[in-house]
Amino acid sequence: MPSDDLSEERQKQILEAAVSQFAKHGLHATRMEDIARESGLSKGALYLYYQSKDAIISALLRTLFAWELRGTRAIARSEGSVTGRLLALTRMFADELDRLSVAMPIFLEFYAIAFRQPAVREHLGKMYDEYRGPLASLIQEGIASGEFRAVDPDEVALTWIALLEGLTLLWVVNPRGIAWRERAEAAVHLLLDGLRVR
Amino acid sequence: MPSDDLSEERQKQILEAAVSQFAKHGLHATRMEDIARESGLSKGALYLYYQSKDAIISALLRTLFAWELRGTRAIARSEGSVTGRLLALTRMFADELDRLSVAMPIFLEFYAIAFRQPAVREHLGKMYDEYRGPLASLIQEGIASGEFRAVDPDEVALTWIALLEGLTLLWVVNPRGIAWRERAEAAVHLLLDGLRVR
Amino acid sequence: MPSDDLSEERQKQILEAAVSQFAKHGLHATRMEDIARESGLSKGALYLYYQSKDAIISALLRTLFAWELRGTRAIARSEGSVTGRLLALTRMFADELDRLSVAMPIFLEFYAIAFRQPAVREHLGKMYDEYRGPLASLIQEGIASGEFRAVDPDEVALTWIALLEGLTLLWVVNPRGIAWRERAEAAVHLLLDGLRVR
Amino acid sequence: MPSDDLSEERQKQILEAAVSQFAKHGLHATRMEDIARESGLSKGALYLYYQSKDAIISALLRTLFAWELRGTRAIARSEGSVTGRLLALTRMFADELDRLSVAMPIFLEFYAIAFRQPAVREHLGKMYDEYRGPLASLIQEGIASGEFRAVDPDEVALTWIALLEGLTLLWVVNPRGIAWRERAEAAVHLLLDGLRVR
DNA sequence: AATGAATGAGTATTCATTCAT
DNA sequence: CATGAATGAATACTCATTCAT
Repeated sequence: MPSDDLSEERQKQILEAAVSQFAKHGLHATRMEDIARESGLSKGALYLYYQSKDAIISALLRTLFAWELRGTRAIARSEGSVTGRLLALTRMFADELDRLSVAMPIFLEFYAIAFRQPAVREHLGKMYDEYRGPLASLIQEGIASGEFRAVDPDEVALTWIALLEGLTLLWVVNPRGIAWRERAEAAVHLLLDGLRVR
Repeated sequence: MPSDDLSEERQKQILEAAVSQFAKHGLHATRMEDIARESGLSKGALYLYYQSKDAIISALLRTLFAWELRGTRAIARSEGSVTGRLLALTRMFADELDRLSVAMPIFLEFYAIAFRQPAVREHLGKMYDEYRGPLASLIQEGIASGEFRAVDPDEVALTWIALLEGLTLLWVVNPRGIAWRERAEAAVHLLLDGLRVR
Repeated sequence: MPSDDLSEERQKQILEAAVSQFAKHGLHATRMEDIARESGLSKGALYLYYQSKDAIISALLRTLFAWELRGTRAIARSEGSVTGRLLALTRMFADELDRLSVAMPIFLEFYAIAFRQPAVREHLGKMYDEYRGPLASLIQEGIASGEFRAVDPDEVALTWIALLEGLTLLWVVNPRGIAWRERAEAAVHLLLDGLRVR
Repeated sequence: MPSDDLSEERQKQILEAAVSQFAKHGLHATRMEDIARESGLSKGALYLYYQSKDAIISALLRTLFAWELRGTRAIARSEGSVTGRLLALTRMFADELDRLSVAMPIFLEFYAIAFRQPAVREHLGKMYDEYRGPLASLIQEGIASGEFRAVDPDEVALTWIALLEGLTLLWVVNPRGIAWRERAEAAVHLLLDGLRVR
């Protein structure tokens, strides 16, 4: 087994090639050969760093969802009005989408896998909980400060996440027709309007 | 070539078997053999009614989304307050989900395919438009009747759809943790609160 | 899975092709493709009748050793002097060798496998016991009739088997140098000389 | 190219590792990696001392059978009754077996190879001749001294070798069931009984 | 001399599709 | 119309061998 430094570099190299190829052809239709070519390595080298194609998919599953999480907490904990911070989160989500847009079909296949494999489902479930927790706290903060009316913070957090995820789903079907950034901001404004104290 | 009546029956028979198997094992992992066994037909018979596995998938794509659409217009056009009708729609959506829940991973795989295949994407895009149109009209009606404040009806329709689709996505990841029906109603109420005239 | 009649025929067809190829190239160097070509079937057909290459090897293991056993009991139970029957058995063994000579290297590989795999070892061990039992009875009969002196029948049976097996091993190394039939008969005579009452 | 002294040491080191691994996993299933690990060398180093895996197998073939031969002549030429010397040889054979028992499956694979490769067969054939020669002389001596009756010395030598080789084969299949040393001695006694003058 | 990362030819196995019956 | 035995293209994975360091 190769040294740690090289290993890490190669794994990253392979994962990047895998994202690109999986996104283009799908999890199944992508051949190890495709990943090898894209990564600039040989087919054999892939197996020096990952035990199997499934291992690559698993690693990708973890990496991809970890990427998405970055920043959520930072913004949730930052200064300013809760409304402002929710909008900042929305914009951050938009930035992530720009960066991960190519990987979107991979996410969808992962969700399909999650539905069938309890282990994967568990994993994704936890990721969402990690979103939802800080988000609910943020809403709670808004209620405490008098910015929002007395709602169930957890309920709202779920709604917020569902809204953005759903919008992303619609964007996948019609990327040109839906200007995600603007639509998301508008939708979140609509939601915030319902939260505001009258 | 089989007669039309029998043909139609057999095609339905095959499609139902396909849904069940695709849902359980995924589009790719499902073998023609599986569909044959489930449908009670022989492997060869499958090819009498569909040219290929892809043809079955295509037919399913059309059928599945057509199923989902039933009822949307009926409710949109019915009597009562717009708010009431939106809630009725939400409940109808919940009923659909109950019926189609097993097929959920298939939808996800279809979305992934849509991202890659313009023809499929087009098809799905149109389906959503058919939701969105009547929905936007409904919102418009609500504004006209003074029930809602002056918002962009199309924007709200999109938000509503995104909300429910997103919630469905979260449900896929955590079917037991998320009571779709209750959560959806709560989320829609939140949205309606933001629409109401103050 | 194909019907029983056809299945049996195909399995035999495959096994015969496998013997021929395994003998020629060895267990490992023989490719499924080789067996397919030799049997006149396609590569895929092989898998209709056997789960894997290993399954073919296992089936062969059982078949090959079963072939070798046929007749042993019949002769052991027949009429005549014990000495005569032991010589008849030796000749039968020689006939078997003629028939199975091509498969000899396969036997050797099987023995090597047996040494490492308890299950295979067990199987072969039982086969030998099935030889040894009737043989020991035969010797016992010879002692009872006064033909042989009082020896341990089981010991002698083992010696007899070892003698013929060992001769076969030497024949494998030098098939032209060793006229198995004559050598075996001479060797058995030597052994019988030691058993005779003085 | 390594210096001669080191080279010889390394080659021995590699060969010992190879015996151990080949015996455990078989000629084919043993990977160069296994031999490298077992020998404490690197995979690359193996190729400094042997051209290929086949070269290691060839070297082993020569070494292993050479080991087995040691002592045969010495005992054959020593003092004492011929019967006593034959029994001593049997015991020496037993000692060898103890030492080489782990390598037994390798021998079997070598025999299988011998059947297919004339060069290997030739080599093994000569080894056996080197046993058989001194052994036949020994028998001849016994006849001359009046210990044995007038038999074909060569025939008896072959029988003796076959007996011990055959017993070894049976031991491979059932190492615990067959106490080689005792069984061999008994079998040889049986044979000697047939040789003795009446 | 020695290393071990990299290579890529080689192979068992699967499964959509065909077609003789 | 229906069957299911047969086909063979396609692909993940292994491992002997090489070679830059």
